[in-house]
Amino acid sequence: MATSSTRSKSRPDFKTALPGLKQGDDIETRIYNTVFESVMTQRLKPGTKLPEASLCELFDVSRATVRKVLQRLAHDHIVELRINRGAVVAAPTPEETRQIFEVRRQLEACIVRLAAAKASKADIASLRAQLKQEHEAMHRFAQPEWARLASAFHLRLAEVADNAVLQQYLMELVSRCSLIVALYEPPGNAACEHDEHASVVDLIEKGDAEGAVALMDQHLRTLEANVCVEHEAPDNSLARMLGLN
Amino acid sequence: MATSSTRSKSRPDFKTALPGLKQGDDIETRIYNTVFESVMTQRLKPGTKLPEASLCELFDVSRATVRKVLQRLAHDHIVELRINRGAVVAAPTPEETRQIFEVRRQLEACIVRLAAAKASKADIASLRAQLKQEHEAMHRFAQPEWARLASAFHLRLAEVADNAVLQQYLMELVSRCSLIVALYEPPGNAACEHDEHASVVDLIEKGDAEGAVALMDQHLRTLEANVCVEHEAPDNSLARMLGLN
DNA sequence: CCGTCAGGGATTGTCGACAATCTGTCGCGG
DNA sequence: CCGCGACAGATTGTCGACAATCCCTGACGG
Repeated sequence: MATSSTRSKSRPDFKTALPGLKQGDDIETRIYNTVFESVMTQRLKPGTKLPEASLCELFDVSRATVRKVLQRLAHDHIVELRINRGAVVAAPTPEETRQIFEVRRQLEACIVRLAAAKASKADIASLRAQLKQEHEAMHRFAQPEWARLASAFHLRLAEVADNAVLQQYLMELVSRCSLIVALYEPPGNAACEHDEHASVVDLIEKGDAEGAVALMDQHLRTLEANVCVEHEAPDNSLARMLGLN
Repeated sequence: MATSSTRSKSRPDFKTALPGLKQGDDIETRIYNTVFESVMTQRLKPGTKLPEASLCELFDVSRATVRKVLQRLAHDHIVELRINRGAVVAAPTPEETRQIFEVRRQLEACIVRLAAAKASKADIASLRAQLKQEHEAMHRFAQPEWARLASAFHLRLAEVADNAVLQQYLMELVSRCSLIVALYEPPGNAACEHDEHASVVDLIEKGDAEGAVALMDQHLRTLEANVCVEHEAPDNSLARMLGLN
């Protein structure tokens, strides 16, 4: 039987979703980024299986390398890794979504307080530069491109807070939030309002830390509310709701 | 050639530090826990090299398995994994220590607030049970045993906060703090004052969330201060201070 | 005598192959 | 006609071996 033909017909689902294969970094990072961006841009939908063998021939590496990358992705909650059953693109449940956003709100509140306490003039200027870049990108690029830039502001703010551990945690949370937003937001809906970002910087500059905290909190609640309107939609989450993940 | 005899003579440094080899869980978890506990009980000192081959013959598994465990340990910042140079037990710098404790204070403050808001009578009772167990263990067991129980209270509190993501982050931070405490605390110094734990529960029960937050914050600052008094001590951190990790 | 550089040994990164497990299909019996 | 059990294909977990890299030692030249 011509298994290859049937395979290429029965599952073009994720192979066609992996683009570019940009080169420059080491192979591991390249695979990681490719899968990551494919998930973020919704080319890879939640629940999609990621067989090791296919990734091997796609990137021309051994399974050992692929497995290492899949472990990193699983660590960052981009994919789910079930023993003896392979890796699938993560599909956060509504409850997980709630928890992730809750933690992110709490953490960003801490970040804003620390940033407000430590921010120098150079930091403020750096944030403003980030805002400008973000503003320009909004008009120039498509959704995936400026979605990354919008979250870059949050990461930049964590950088100002001057705490690498906090920064890393926020990076993880931003990734998971972006994943959720990408999953539950079919059209090119607005991810982050740049106006609110600008206001946060203004408040930090004025020294109104708690005001900035409150605004950031509301900013994130708005983001969460936008993804909550459409939930329950994807068919494969049905099995999940039956309790047998 | 009798490589085993020469090897066991030239480096008893970390092999003799790995005890028990308790069985029951899968092999991966067993290796992870053994190394983890050995680090926590200071049998494995920071900077100690962990060659893959040695771990292989110790646990009678292939290098693939060992590598997977080492990656998990590196992910949790228990060991440091440098490319082409192997794994060594992590040795947090003073600056890292400061950042880790800072994040933990912030996160535990969030946890206390959430726990205070969500705590039911059953939760309070559960925390009290934890306290009692901790109190008993203090008189019965040695340092490593009740050090784990003391941190168990913090984890229990995170459980009450009812947020798995937050709980996981706290677990990581508690591990890293325990690592630091183990590294920079030669004698059996007090890790967690159980009285303060009890007071935190009391304040939560009374509904005084901010009071509990303040107490917890002070509790953690005390813990950090205890490890800060003796720093710079270990000889191998000298090489680190010269810039060539 | 000290700094530099080449060689040997050891350790890690990568790869291909085998064994174990799971998924989907087919046949049988009720 | 439907449910149950066995078989085949596919996929993952584990292992041993080879190649690449690094560290340490020792010799050479200044």
